[in-house]
Amino acid sequence: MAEKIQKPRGTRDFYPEDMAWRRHLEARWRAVAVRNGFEEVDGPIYETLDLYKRKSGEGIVSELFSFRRTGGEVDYAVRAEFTPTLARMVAERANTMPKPVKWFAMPNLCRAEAPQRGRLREHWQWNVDVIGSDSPVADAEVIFTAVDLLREMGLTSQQVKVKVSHRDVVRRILLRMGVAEDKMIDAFTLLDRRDKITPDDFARQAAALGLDAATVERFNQVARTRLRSSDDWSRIVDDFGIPESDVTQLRLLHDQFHAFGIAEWCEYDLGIVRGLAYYTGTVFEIHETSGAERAIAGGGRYDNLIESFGGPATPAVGFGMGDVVLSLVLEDRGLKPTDVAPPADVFVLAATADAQPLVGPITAELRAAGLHTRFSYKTTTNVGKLLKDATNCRARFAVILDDKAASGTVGVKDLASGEQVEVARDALVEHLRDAI
RNA sequence: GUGGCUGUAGCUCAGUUGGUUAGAGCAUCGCGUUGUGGUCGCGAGGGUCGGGGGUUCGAAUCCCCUCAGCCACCCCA
Repeated sequence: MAEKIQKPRGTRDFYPEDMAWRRHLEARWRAVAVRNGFEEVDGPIYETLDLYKRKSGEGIVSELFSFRRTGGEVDYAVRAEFTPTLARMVAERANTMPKPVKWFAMPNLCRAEAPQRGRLREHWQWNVDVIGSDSPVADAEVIFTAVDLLREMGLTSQQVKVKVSHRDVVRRILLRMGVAEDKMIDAFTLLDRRDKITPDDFARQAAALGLDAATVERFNQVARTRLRSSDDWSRIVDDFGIPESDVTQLRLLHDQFHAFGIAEWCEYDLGIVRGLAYYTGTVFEIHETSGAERAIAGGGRYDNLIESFGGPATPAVGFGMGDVVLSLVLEDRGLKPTDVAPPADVFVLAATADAQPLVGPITAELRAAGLHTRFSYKTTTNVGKLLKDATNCRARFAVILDDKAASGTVGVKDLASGEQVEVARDALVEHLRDAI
């Protein structure tokens, strides 16, 4: 007997029920993106390794599945994120497209990290980007699109929150506290890790940024500043003693959230900075409020990235939402449907042995008419068992063939209501089309 | 990549201090009954006990290695 080979670590097989769910989710992603005015794009599942090095430096390489073709001289890597591909595509056509460009994609992405709950080595990610506008309207529109999807899936503003910050606003606050410009990246990293290290370590590392004891405490205050969107955002101005002009960008964002009607889904959290170095302005993460799962989505503004890929200076903002965490959250909340496979329209069955030869021809006729039609391979004429099979494939109607079929009529049973009528076989297709 | 926990049928789990041929419920499939989604009866398939090696007369059980999952770290697309 041949040795069994396991699937690669951290990957998934999609059996029919899993595949049905994936297709269902993808259909929702696509429908929401389209109604928000985005167009679908995709790129290759691998790129040259240089593309990823250019954006993230050598550090990213250890997380990539990279390879070289046998006998080849070029290093490639399976895509671990879509943004570099997007930037490359935009750079190539930047001058020929009306701005802003609004694109979405649903790529599968791979990364070579230790898998655990909510983090696998391959996942599908919904990417939504507005390219070519520096307006806060664009920031708000992509966040609106994310919220639109969450709402579509049945989640509420009580269950999930968009945590929003703005790197430039945080930078200004930290500058006034005395953090040197060349320590800003370190300061962001520390903000990002605020909840993962002890208060002592936090204070020690904050001090290492050149802050005195009193300022370290205020730095900590920044890290933990959270405002409900309904609160007065200008509290930040008072708390940190900074001029109102320093928070202008956050305030403009705040106005747009109200304009888009998503203010109740949003809250401000200055500790959110996102790990990626290329974010320049707005940054946000979407979390469920129970804290049980990882971030559902993350994104922000990356105004310098397109240019770094050889395109013209082009502002952009977008986010990625993975299928893994979203599915877990929906499951946690009892919002993940289990019956999303395509239901049958009709189930054809024979109640008598004499009628069995008619199952094939009638099935073929219905299928040719475009109806999703099923029948049983079982030889039984036990109507009860066959109706159970019909129910299992969620058929809307059962066509029941018995002795009357010889005289030209068949039974059509509505499986939801239980009502059954006799229909002339000649009129069967028309009858079912009208009913469905 | 590092450390900890876990691994028996598709699912949920039994399995005595190491002792015959590893069990149950549910699910699946088949047969029968009542002929319209139900009920009941009978039966079957399905496990090299995650994999490999070792100790032993004998291993699901003890030891080592390995793989996978989960948790934490790292990282966060």
